[in-house]
Amino acid sequence: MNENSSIRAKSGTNQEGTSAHNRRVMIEALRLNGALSRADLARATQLTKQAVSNIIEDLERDGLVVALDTVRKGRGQPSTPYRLVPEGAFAIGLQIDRHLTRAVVVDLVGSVLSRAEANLPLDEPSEGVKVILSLIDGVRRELAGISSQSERRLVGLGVAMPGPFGLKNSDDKWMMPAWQKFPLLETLAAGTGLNVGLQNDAAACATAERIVGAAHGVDHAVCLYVGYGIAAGLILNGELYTGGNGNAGEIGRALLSPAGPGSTPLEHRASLASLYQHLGLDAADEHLYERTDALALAEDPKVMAWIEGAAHDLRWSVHLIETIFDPQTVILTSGAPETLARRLLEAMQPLLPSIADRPGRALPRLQLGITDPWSIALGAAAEPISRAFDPRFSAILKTRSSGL
Amino acid sequence: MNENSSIRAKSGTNQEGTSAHNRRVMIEALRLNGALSRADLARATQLTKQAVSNIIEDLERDGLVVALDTVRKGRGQPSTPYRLVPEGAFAIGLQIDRHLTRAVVVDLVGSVLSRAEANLPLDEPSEGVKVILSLIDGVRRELAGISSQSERRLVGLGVAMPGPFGLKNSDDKWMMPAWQKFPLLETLAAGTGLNVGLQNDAAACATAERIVGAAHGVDHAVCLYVGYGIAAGLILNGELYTGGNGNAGEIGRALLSPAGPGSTPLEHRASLASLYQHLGLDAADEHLYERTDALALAEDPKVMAWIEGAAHDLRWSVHLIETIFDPQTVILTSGAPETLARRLLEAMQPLLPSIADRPGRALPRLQLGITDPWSIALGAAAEPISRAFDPRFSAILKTRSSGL
DNA sequence: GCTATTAAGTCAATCCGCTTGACTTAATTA
DNA sequence: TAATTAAGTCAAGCGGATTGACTTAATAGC
Repeated sequence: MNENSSIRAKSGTNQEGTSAHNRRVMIEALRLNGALSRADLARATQLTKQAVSNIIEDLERDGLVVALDTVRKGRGQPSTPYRLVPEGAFAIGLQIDRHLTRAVVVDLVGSVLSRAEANLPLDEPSEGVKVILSLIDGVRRELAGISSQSERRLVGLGVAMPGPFGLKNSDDKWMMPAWQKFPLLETLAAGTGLNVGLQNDAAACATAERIVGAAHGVDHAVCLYVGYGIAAGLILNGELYTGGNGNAGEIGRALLSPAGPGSTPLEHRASLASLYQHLGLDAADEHLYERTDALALAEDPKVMAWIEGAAHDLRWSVHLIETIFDPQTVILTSGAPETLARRLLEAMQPLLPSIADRPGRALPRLQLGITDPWSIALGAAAEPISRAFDPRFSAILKTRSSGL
Repeated sequence: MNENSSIRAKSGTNQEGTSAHNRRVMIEALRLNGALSRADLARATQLTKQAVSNIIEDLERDGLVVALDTVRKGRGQPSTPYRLVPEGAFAIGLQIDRHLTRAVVVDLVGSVLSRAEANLPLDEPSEGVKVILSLIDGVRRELAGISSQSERRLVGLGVAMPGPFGLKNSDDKWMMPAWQKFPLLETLAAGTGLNVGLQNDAAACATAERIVGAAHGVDHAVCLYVGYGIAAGLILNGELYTGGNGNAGEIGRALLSPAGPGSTPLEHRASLASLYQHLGLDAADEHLYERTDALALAEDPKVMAWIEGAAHDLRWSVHLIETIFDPQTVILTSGAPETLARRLLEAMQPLLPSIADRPGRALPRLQLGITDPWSIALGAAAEPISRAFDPRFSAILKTRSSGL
């Protein structure tokens, strides 16, 4: 810990890194293509048949892939396709959102195996953590009933919370200031014995879209999440981008005009918080979701007016996102009922002209993502799975052993 | 080329990939830290002393690094620091900008060894290419006079042009429609025998800042380039981000209000084109740079008025960039004279509040970058160097041999 | 001034994981 | 039935990082 620690350099790699990468590449290929033979994998990954055979053998022994029936397709020896074994790995996802917390267990392919939710005290994290830990304990026990190897195959705990993180103290109680200060990750790591990772809720949404939704296999996508606040989850070069301090995509506080500090932030116009305020609903109301759904279904004039206003600004947000990121698609997701989200999407049409408005697009400029309110918990759970099994630069590097 | 070609998968890797990565890591470490001993490198890269020794020996034999005098620092055997050899590699950079083209030669550490410029016919690429090829030939011959091994050590040709690329046909002759259609890269590759890469001018600016400027060693930076148009070069996770279609950061056409198609794009207010129009100057004027410089120095009221307006919108652009990317710093660069750029930077203060406005920042929120008009050509030249020597995910993967 | 200690760097053997090329197996085509 | 084609295995080889003992050369402490 002397002057040497100031040397800045990337980590090197070795055969272990090579092997780890190749295993991940196999898993991703199977995830994206369903089932592939060893020969298919060899062609797709540029590796030799023999290398693939060895790796597949390993993965099969580890219970991550399994052979299907051989298939004959023309001349030559029939091939043996392999597919992922869903119960090869599990992860727990936790959504913490003001008055509410949800926990889910997902498997290697992103199926939800167990779910639970509970109320949360907004201002008392030390109490809340007890609720959370018992929630996690519940789904974990349920998982143990499903798979005898569940504990060994549990790769981690992913947490999703509203961002942005690390701001100067906010006086807005809906920003969960008490939770921002609480050493949540450490407490959960100690309480569960699992690796714990944190994302903001838009990032979790994007992760969910990537594993089972519209961003599956898409390398450049932006996921616009209209929840209590509003934020964007960024998938760039096939990986989640979180910025220099983990707050990339937190566009809720983006000002809507150059006029300066006095002008309106996006979240005052296009967020469920703004909708609730517009409707005079209490954000702590237990039946908020149902009430909103009913109003949207009934085409309540106040709701329709809010949709018009929000769509006006969101249309422009999509324009800016397209202009800045040049993504293959933008995905609109929401914690709101599907009716409302769909109306919002429709009200955003026609989109503003932008560089994305080109002929021969493979994907729509804007599409509706998962509207299931559990999708954030799902995305939270998908993060440890992705961290453990998706090919990524950092997975190749040698790990820094001791404490930084 | 049957159904197999539709399998989507990342490429695997092998020992060659490992070795290539480790070499690049060494080079980057030396670039960022100046001079390091083998033991330093071993600690910094997590590799063993022996592995580092072998790699350094290789690099020394290849003429990329050289040993310095041993230094004694406390107990133990004195260490032998190594540094990069500037003349270990060269690259040519080419800037194509409407009436003008510039070529430079840079070495491994980003020093400019040779430069040349020429006028270009705006609408006749087939004529223009002749000018460009002779320009390249000139600097290349000059380089041959500097280094006897120049040809062997020439890693590529980087081209920078105003973007965005691949738009529907534009009728604006300043968008260089004839050049957009011309098969420039193929022609240059054939005419020079070099590997050719293309960036837009803002990306080139960012690349220049990364190799010798304010973004040196910074992993998350956005480079705002005010040239004839305006665009942003994005450095995310230590690499240039170009988006799904290579047009990320092309914010010139971003609309400044949600009002829709009728509203003003950013480049109509904050670009040198808008300045020239405001001043009634002809963009084709040969002495544009000097005239602008003189007006800025004299604090010409029209220039000051433009600065006020542009700064008003740029201040907001920085706010949006910070909100969306959460970068460590934003760098303002410009093709304009330094006086003007500096005035613009000053007029942008105070910056709008944003998530970047936090205590304990290591870097300023906004800083002035290189204002040398040659910086784009420099960035263009730095790209092949970076591609050849910087650690990156793609450098580890096995290369797809045959033509996709 | 001698010795112990510390750190840089080398040597030689080993290990790990991909590659190579020949071979086996099992299907279709002619 | 023979030729062809493709999947997959076998066994040796190879490249590059690792390991642990060793050498070298300095300082610190007695």
